[in-house]
Amino acid sequence: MGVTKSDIFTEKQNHLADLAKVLGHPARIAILQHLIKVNACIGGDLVNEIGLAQPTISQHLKELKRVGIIQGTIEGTSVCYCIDPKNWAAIQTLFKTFFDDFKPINQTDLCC
Amino acid sequence: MGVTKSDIFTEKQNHLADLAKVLGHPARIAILQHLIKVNACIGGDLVNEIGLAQPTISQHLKELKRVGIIQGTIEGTSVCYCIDPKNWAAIQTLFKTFFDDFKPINQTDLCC
DNA sequence: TTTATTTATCGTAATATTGCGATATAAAAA
DNA sequence: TTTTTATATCGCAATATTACGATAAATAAA
Repeated sequence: MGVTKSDIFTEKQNHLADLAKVLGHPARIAILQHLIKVNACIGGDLVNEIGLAQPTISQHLKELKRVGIIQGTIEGTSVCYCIDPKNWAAIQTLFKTFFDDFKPINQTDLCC
Repeated sequence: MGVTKSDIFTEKQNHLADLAKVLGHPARIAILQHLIKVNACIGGDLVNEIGLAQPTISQHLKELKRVGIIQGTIEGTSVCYCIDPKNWAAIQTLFKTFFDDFKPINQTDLCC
């Protein structure tokens, strides 16, 4: 059906999956990495940097804003985008906690 | 078009996005968390645990195996699944490196 | 006021994902 | 050998995602 059965999972599972899904596109990774590199820039700079059409970049920026990993402030006719430091740290912690949960045991083969 | 233009991004960007995309579904998060909890189990256990049909779970397991985050070993008529410790650590490092790349500067508002 | 600049939204086409019933496959058990 | 058990694959329907041209909206510049 193409529709995820989110009701059978916990809030935390759905949230982490949602965040991962937003990171699951190279254009959005590239946008975040460029924002990290230059601290902040306007949307048009990202269009030039990434090499996708303006509506496409706008759509990706919307997704990144939706989960709060970036913020945009209106500067006259353009919008200045940057990482949201607080939310970045929170998301980083969520992923860290997820990965740290696995502690490999001293065994050649875990599987059965 | 629904087709990602992966040729305009770097190998690393595509790889990280691919990994994030695989983590971007709550069923796959739930599968990984259950494997962490019980160390190893057969596919049927995951079908009972997660609450999706067997073919659906099989498909999710295939994706997780594709990126190497889990491994499956045949045990008679069933397959025993577990986290792949080495690849888990490698993927964990990739995400850590990505998140650590952002160092917030001492400023109330980063944006322009 | 008119024009340029910048971003967001709409509409649409192409492709991908999700989920599952039916069925194939393969090994164990009877 | 037949049956049972467990998993994978096929095929399909429903929905989601990606990309972009056209256009709207809103402010700045001329």
